[in-house]
Amino acid sequence: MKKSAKLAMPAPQAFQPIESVSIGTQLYRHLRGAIIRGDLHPGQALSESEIARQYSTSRQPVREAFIKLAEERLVNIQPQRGTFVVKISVADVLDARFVREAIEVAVAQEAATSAPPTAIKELRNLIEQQIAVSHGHNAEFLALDEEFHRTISLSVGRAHAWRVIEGIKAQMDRIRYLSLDDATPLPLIIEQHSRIVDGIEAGNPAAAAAAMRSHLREIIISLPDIAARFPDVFESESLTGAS
Amino acid sequence: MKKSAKLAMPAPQAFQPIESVSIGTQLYRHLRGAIIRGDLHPGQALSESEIARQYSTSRQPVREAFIKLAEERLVNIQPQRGTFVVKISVADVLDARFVREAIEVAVAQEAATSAPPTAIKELRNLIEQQIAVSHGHNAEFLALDEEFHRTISLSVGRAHAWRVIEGIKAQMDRIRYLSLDDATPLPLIIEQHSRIVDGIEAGNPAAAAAAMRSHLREIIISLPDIAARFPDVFESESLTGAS
DNA sequence: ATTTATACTTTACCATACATGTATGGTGAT
DNA sequence: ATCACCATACATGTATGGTAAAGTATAAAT
Repeated sequence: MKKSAKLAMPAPQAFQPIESVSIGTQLYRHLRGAIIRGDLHPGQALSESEIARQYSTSRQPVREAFIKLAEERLVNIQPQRGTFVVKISVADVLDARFVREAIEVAVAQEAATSAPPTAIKELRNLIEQQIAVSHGHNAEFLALDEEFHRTISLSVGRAHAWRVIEGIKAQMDRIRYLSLDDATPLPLIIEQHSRIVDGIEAGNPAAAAAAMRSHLREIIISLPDIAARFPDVFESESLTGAS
Repeated sequence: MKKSAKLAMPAPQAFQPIESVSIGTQLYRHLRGAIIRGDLHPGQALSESEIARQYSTSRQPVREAFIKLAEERLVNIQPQRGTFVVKISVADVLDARFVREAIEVAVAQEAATSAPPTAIKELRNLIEQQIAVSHGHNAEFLALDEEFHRTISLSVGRAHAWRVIEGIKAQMDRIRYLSLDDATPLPLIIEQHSRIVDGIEAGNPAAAAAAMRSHLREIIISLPDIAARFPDVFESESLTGAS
């Protein structure tokens, strides 16, 4: 009886199993956001017991969250010593940016030849929303910015590409949160977004690629200033090499 | 005074803290290799308790290994159900290959302009070794192949790029282990490697990029055949879309 | 014969206890 | 004043018991 009723449901594959997220995963997401936003300062020590007390849980879920964060290079687990929020390394960020550029430029090229019209409409829509919040609401803008880039990747079915970018973006976003106000002016970023969509819509891979490339190189400009202004947030960068 | 005496010590920066690897990490590495080599079959269920018994340890380290494997998309943890070795998805592999091509082509371009001569010598050396084992020893060849690609990335300081590639390679290597014998002939691969180094050594970014690109597209050719020959190893690939 | 209901098994998840390595302040001998 | 030594506190790593949920098999009922 109930089964036959269920079979009448509209889109079975759209069903999400409610996904009762485990405590460890919830903690992971929460801490990840806190680190990216800078609520947890680079270099700060994170204690399993301490976090467990704060969230009224046991050490085990905290431990699992730490492991995931360590995989993402957001914390550094030192056995029998402690777990610390990793400081930002200028060299690392530039290296990550290089990878991101390689991937997203390739995606933009592909989008110019095979992105569906609905995706272009969605991208234009996102740009409109970005304009709407471009006066002051920088946090909201960052979310729309992320959705913009994600939409491009998913529009050509590059889910894996987006997954990689997402991890890289985390490191780069930490810097953007450091200088929310005096970074690259939002109207300029929005203009760059428009040029990217222009290239995609025109079916011009070279133009789309060039627009994406110059867009992603913005951060290189502001990075040295930021590193100089927040010295305690960055790695000493002299004798590290590997870590 | 005494400080000057301490300054006479041999090489303080060469000190490595011995890195006593935890059981969980050891298990992760072991299981990872087993999955890539195909010793653990796609779809197979992995039980925390079972693995713990096999390796004479407790369930906790096993659990941590599972979490790391899940981050790498090598196993799929289903809460309250079980953990399974993920089947290979043709679409996923093609998506991952796309990302790898984007990164490694960019790296090859960069290497053509700024790789040190020592790196080129090292690459030539690796090719010689590959020739030496190209008759039969396919497992050894795979190791040398990995070292070849890693050397290129690290020669231009792209450690982050290599880290991303390493994760992608895992998925692609699973396929190579499926058809160790009748895959692309090793001499052909070695020839492609040579062309890549030729481009780098000549300082010709376009040539290096083109050589790398065609090299990384080899797998597309053999993939359909392999997928047809090992149907139980691959995802059904019809209604998945996301997972 | 088909369906419903119930008991049972297995699983990942969480909490707790214990083991082991590390940092640190104090103490006494030199 | 300096050093070795030790006690203490705290960090992560490991072991183990308990729990809720999902799957399965058996039995009852229609």
